[in-house]
Formats: sequence, C-alpha cells, structure tokens
Amino acid sequence: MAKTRPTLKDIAAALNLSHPTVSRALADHKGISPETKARVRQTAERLGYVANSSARMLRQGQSSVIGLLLPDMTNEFYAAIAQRVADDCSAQNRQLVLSISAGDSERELSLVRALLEARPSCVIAALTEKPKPETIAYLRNAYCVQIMYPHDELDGPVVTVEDSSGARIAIEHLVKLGHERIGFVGPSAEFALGEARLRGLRQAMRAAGLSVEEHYTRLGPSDAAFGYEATQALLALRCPPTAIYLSTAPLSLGGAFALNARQAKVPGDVSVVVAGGADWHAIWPGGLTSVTLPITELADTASNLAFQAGRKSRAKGHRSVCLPFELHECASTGPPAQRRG
Amino acid sequence: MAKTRPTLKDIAAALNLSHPTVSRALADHKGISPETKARVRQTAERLGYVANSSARMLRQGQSSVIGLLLPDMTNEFYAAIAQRVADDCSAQNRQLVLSISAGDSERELSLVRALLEARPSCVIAALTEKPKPETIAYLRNAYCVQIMYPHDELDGPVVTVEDSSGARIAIEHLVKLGHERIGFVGPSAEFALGEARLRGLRQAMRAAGLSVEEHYTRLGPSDAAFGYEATQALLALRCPPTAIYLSTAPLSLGGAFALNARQAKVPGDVSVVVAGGADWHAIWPGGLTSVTLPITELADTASNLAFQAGRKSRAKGHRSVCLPFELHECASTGPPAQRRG
DNA sequence: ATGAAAGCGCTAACAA
DNA sequence: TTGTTAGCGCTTTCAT
Repeated sequence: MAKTRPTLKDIAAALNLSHPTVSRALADHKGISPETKARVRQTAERLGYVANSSARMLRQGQSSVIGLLLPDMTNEFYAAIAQRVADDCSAQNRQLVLSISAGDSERELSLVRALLEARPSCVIAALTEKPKPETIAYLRNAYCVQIMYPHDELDGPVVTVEDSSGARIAIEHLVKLGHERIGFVGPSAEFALGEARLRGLRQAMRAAGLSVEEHYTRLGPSDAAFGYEATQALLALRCPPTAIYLSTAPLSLGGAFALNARQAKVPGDVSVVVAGGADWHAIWPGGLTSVTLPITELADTASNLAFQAGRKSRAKGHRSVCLPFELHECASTGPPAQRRG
Repeated sequence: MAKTRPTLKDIAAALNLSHPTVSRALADHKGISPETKARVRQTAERLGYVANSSARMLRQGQSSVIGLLLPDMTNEFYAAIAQRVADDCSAQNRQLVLSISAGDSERELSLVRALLEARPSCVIAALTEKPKPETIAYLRNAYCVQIMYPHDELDGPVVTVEDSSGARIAIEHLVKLGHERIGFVGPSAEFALGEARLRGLRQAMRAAGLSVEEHYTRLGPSDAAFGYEATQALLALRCPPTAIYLSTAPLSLGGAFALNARQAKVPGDVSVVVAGGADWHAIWPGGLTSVTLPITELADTASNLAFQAGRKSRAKGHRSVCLPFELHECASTGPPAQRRG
C-alpha cells in the first residue's frame, strides 16, 4: 500500500516545532538557527520526507512543470529531442510532462487541456499541422515555446530548423569538391516536409549555377525501401551522378543498402551525403559525410526559453530562433572521378 | 504573460452560484439541475476554465500522475515503450511524468525523489543495474511497477521479458526448417544483456540436439559495425552456416549490410532471422523473419498494473509477468539448400 | 529565532 | 436542488 507520506507537521511534531519553522529550515532560510536546521534535516531524512509539489504549487501559484508535446516518439528525431529536454529539466529540477499527439489534432486538443491542468510554467510544443482553434486558444493563455513547424497565430518564442539549409549545405559541399552531376533523393511534396526540402535543393543548385535535372531527382515516400530503389535507379543510369544527396534518415539507410548492393566505391565511384547521424555509418571506414538536424541545440534553446517563463525578460518581444543544419565531413565525399576521354 | 486562469469561484460569481455547485455541475453529479449544468458548462467554456490538478490532488489525496523512469530515449526500444505508455495514459486521462536516468544511479536517485514530489499514483520504472539503496527506500513507500531488469529487493509487480526466449524461438524456427549449421551473432557477455542471450542460445541448441560451434558463434559489441564484420566472417567460412540469427537490432542492421554486400541469396544461400522490427526490412521482398520484443504488450501490461494503483486488487500478492519474444515469419527463412555430393 | 494565522483551488460532508 | 463549512500541505505575512 502506498502509505501516505510524512508531512511538515509530522516533522514538526517529532521535534516540538511549528511546521512553518520546519518549512523554513528545509528551505535554508536565514533566521533559523543552524542547529535547528540540522535537526530538521536529519529528521526529514529519517522519516523519508518528500515535499508535496501540489501543495507548494497551490500556495506559490506556479509549478515546476514543463509540458512537452510531440507528435511521435518512434521518430528518432523527436525521441532525441525528448531525451535532451528531459536532461535539461532534470538539471534544473523541473518536472517533464510528456504528451504524444500522434499527429492527431483532436487528440492534441485533449492533451493540451489535460496538460494545462498541471499549470505548467511552460509548454514546449511541436504542434500538428492544423491544430484546432481551441488548442490555440488554450495555449494563448499559457507560456508556450513552439518548435519545428510553428503555428503562426500563436505568438511567443519559436525555435525552428531552417528547412532548406540541409540541401544547401550538402550541395555546396559537393559543388566545392567539383561535382556537377548531383543526384537527389528526397520526400516528394505530397508528403510532409517534402516541399521545403525540394525548395532548398532548387535554391542550392541555382546558387551553384547548376540546373536540377529531372532524372537526377527522385522523389517519393521517406522510407528505406524508396531510398533503396531510387538510389539503385540513379546508379543504373547510363550517365550516373558523381554524387548523391540522400535527404532524410530513412532514405539514407535505403540508399546505403543500394550502394552496398552495387558494391559502389565511395567516394571513388560516387560521393554520398546522408541525412542524420546513426550507428551504422561506422560500417564505412571513415564514416559517411552527413547533414544533421541541430537536435541538441534545438532542444537546449527551447529548454532555456522554457526556463525563462515568469521572468520579465521575455516580455520584450518573443525571441525567435531558426537553426541551420550541420555538416559533418567524413570519408564518403571527395572529388569526382576523372571523366573518361 | 501567463495570466492566472479562472477558478471555480469565477464561474460561480458569473452565475450567482456557489463554487461547490459549480464543481458538482462540472463533475456531472446527480442532484444538480440539468439546466444549471448546462449554464455552468457553457460559462466554463466561455471563460476558458481548466481545472487545477494540484488543488484537486491536494484535496483528494491522490494524483493522476504516472511516473515513467527509463534509462535512455535514444534506444528505440525504450522510445517505443514511452510512446505506448503515453498512449495508454492519455486514454485514461493520466499525466505522464518522464524521467531519464541515463543509466546513472546517482541521477536516478534525484529523479525518483523529484518524481515522488508529484505523488504519482504509480511509478513505472526500468531501474539501473545497481540502484542506490536510498532509491529503493523511496520507491518502497510508493506503488512501483518494475519493467525489464527488476531489482529484487523491491517488491511489487514486475513485467519482464524472458530474455532467453528470443534465441529459443529463432533457433526452433530454423531447426524446424531443417537447419543444422546455425550461425549466431550476439552481444558478448561483457556487455549488458549478453549473458542471458547467450544462455538462451545454448539452451535452444541443446534442446535441438545441436552443439554450439565455436566458429559459428560471434560475440562482440551490439552495434552495426560488429554485426557487419561478424556476418561477413560467417559467410566467408569454408563451410558457412546455412542460417544466421542476428540477436539484437543494431547487429541485425549490420548483418543485413553484410548479406547485401556479398549479394547473398536469402534464403537461398542463407536463411536469416533478425531482431526487432524496422522500416528497412521492407527492402527485402517479402520482408525479414524477425524476433521482436513484445513492446506493446509489455507497455500495456505495465500501464494496466499502474492504473490499478489504489484498488484493493493489488493487495493480493504482486502479479509478475514474464513475456516471451515474438516470431514474425517472413521470406528470409526457408529450408537449407541441398548439400552437394 | 520561532509561532500563529491565513489562504492558494478544490471536493466532500453536512445543512437547508 | 443548492449553499455553508472545512481542510488537504504548503509558504508567507505578521506577531512575538
């Protein structure tokens, strides 16, 4: 049976003190004799006293809860965000309340409602694509840091990733190495994210003075099977690209299988830039050059904004941060092979 | 500014009612006129009323919080557990407070302490290998469901996975198909999990009347690089195994790369059983035969035990559940090729 | 240096 | 059907 835990009064009774004195002793207030503090702490320890955050919250009018609303934990990206935010919270003695919307705006509404019952000092939210108006209304009366794809009718701090920068960084890197025939495997515009990434590709290619060739650009669902198939197709072309950019993590894995199956020399036959950092990159000696989401920085930025809730500083215009992707140069990219003839 | 939200009194004042009446109306108690209920609900809606769970908890002496303590969210297995438990919680209108110990028992202690401040009705915990005695002491006075690798000094419900069953199921499946030369790639006993899985292999082989051949058994770190290397080595043997069991998810991925690189026909040249379910299995037409952790069942079992907290039913001896792995037959396993000569 | 009293928002017992 | 009262555990005045 989960026995009811001891309260301040229990400690007070054990020491013939009043419970406010015990409270002040534990909070290390000045004006309590060191000796009393020591006795109180000792007794608290002995009784297994743990403060009741509900009572504290009720009294103080503010809780130590940070709400985190994410669409999906099976996505390694969001899982990494959750991990980092959890780390940040524990470092600041904050409670993390986690809600998973599964991309369902109806569910998101009920989760937000439930979350607000805990009166979180801040909600860090990656909202669904089309949140219900009620959800926005609820969040408007709370302090909310939006991440990833912000809903613009909700003001407050926003931490996003500059979506087009992934392609730009990858392409710039390849162009600098001398590549001109660059293959691109990405999510098609019908799927989430597709459009922005494709736009990034076009911008980067234009900036490099290259044109986006139809047959070098393979768009489809962002899964390993398509990455495999599309990369196979690119490698099988009569005049294959000298470099390939695989623009999402699942596509990268599929693409890696394709390279492997063809026993393509990397970067001898073809240079490769993949998306995301993963364990299996180590299979290639020297690793794979990759473009990654700035997960740690994103999570830390959001956490810090969250922890500022309640301070005056945030009254001055909501800070918005837009982080670029990061390039990690490894052994899978190099100059293109000399053309024959 | 996160304005202070309206309270029951605000609603009561707006309608010339007493706040307990409003409370009962919102809780749909009988003995309140339907008309009043309607008016109250409407006004609550209009004012954006959201209950204060701290006040409710303080009054009722029990919260709707479920604590979830996990070692690592970047591990896809734990991420999937978190996802499912979060789903279960939202279905039951419970709050999920997440804590990540990172395998650090010191940190685990401070997280448990912080968690208990919220007076969770239950803590679902995958404890570190050697929890601090204080951690155990704290949890002893709470209702705690342990998952995965339980600490036996802490009583209460336990939900585990029958570690040796993965190998048993895989081997039995292969033996039934007629295989005798079976390769095994697994985590060595020095690494966590290693021992139990290896024991599972030995049991299964013995049960099948087969002996564990030294050169068919490759043990090392549970990562893709080792899986790749070990599988390559198995395939390169003069007399290679006719089937291979890759016993963890990262090893499976590495092994898949090796099969691919050698252009091994699966299951023609070699049958393969992998561990875990993943997107990339779809690259093989018909998929890969796999042995998976019963993630959903494990999470649901833990959640249900958690939701029972406070009921009398749990007084009767702590229910312990030990779930077996699951076999998913796909196209990567078949009878061994005919021996030559 | 310590105690007494009040009140945060809610619900449950009792009264009307 | 509704109102009154009390109290959960804590912190914060204010008094001693």
